[in-house]
Amino acid sequence: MTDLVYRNIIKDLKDRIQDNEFESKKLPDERSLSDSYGVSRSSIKRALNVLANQGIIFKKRGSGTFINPLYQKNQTIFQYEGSNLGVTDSFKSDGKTPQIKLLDFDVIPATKELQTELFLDPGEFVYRIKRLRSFENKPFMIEMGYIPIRVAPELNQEIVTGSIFNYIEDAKGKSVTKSFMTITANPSTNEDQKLLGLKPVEPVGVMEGIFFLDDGTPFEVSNMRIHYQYLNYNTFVDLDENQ
Amino acid sequence: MTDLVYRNIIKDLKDRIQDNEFESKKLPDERSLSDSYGVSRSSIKRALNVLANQGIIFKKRGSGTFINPLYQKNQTIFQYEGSNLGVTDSFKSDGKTPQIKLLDFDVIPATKELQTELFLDPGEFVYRIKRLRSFENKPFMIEMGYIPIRVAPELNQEIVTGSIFNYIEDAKGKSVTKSFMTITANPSTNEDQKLLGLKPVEPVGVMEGIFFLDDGTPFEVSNMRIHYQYLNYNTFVDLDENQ
DNA sequence: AAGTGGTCTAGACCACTAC
DNA sequence: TAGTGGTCTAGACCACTTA
Repeated sequence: MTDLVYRNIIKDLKDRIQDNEFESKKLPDERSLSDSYGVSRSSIKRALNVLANQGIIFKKRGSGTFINPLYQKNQTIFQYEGSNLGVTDSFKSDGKTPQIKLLDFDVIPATKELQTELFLDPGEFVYRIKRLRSFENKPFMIEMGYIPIRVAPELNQEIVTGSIFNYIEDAKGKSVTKSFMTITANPSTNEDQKLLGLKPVEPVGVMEGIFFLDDGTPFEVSNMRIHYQYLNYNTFVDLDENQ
Repeated sequence: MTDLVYRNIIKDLKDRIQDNEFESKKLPDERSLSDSYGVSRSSIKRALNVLANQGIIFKKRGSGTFINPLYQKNQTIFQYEGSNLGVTDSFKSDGKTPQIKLLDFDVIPATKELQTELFLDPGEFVYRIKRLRSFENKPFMIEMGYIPIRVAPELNQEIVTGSIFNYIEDAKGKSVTKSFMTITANPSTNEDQKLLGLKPVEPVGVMEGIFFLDDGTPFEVSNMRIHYQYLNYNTFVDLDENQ
């Protein structure tokens, strides 16, 4: 349990919403919450903003703060999978961990494009890691990752056969919390068809992403070719940049 | 120009970053910015948080605030198209507006699924709007939209042949600012191939979304089948819910 | 007019980084 | 030790909604 005020309030309010404590679908007003939790109104606002950004509540000036009816009614709609960065973690929530088969592992000079994306100097080297991910023995993703040797010189075959993100968190105390991703669809190549068990007419989804450490260092560029039946990217967009 | 302090600071800092004013890639510290703008440190923090959420800067406690090198180096990487909700607006930024061909327009009883997604009572009706979107005379998207007659009873053929989102904004003063979207890839159907000019082996990207008005009312459920060469969904994910 | 969320201030104290 | 961002408070005033 963290000792941050606003995080505790987020957690508590989520629980109370789950438990259907607010039958009217309306939360107490901010000043009341401030009193009952014994914290400032600013801290309440901060917690409510996080919940609003997650699509759990919405606020209406002059009226109050309301629970998004869809959040309780159809929880599956709000799984918010866009908030899972790593592949391993996205699936582990089902209780099972995906398998990894290492197809290729070597070191190459960074291309111009990689230099730009990973903020490298000319002449720097990167690990090139090609992996096949399976889930319950069904291959679903071919993943080509590029990691600068500078940010993780100690990588070896054993490490890259597991979750690299988890290794970084455990071994170096840094975590991967940000990513920039592009999603497209493409006809499958011969290799896709062979490795993922696709028919020629069946496509792949392609996700390309740059992953950042929490200190902003670009950590990995990844190209993922995904069996079309397994690509399901969910995302919640809120244009209000008001926080 | 808005008169909100933090929005003006966001805008100004963005301009200054664009103009390469901070050559060191480091912004002044928050207390200095507070002095030079003549506003409180809280307002500075708020502005910086928005910029950080957009991936433009990153903050490092104890060290300072830095410009994300990728933001200046490769602007195209940061187009952040995930922040454009409507199809019309996503393309209008190129100076041209996409064309719309109305394929179908009628009223049907809401299915069970639509009842759930649009928070409707049994027996309610929805508009069913099927449209083909083109850009520079090339069709790129088949769009099937469902809008409850309750939230926009006055829709007619003329309105739905244009941008529905823009109509809602202009006519009703409400805006569509939130959406929940799912992205998948699929083999193309015969109809896809015919309408979008695809070969049988070429796929479509499928985006399904629920769009909300700013007051939280679910406004539209939309199913978009997109020519694979035109689907390019960019998104920035930040797991820190700290704002 | 009363209630509610939004914006903004001034300042205290903490946690981490760099020297 | 000095500097920097993070958290939190108490309170003022504004804007919108509802009655």
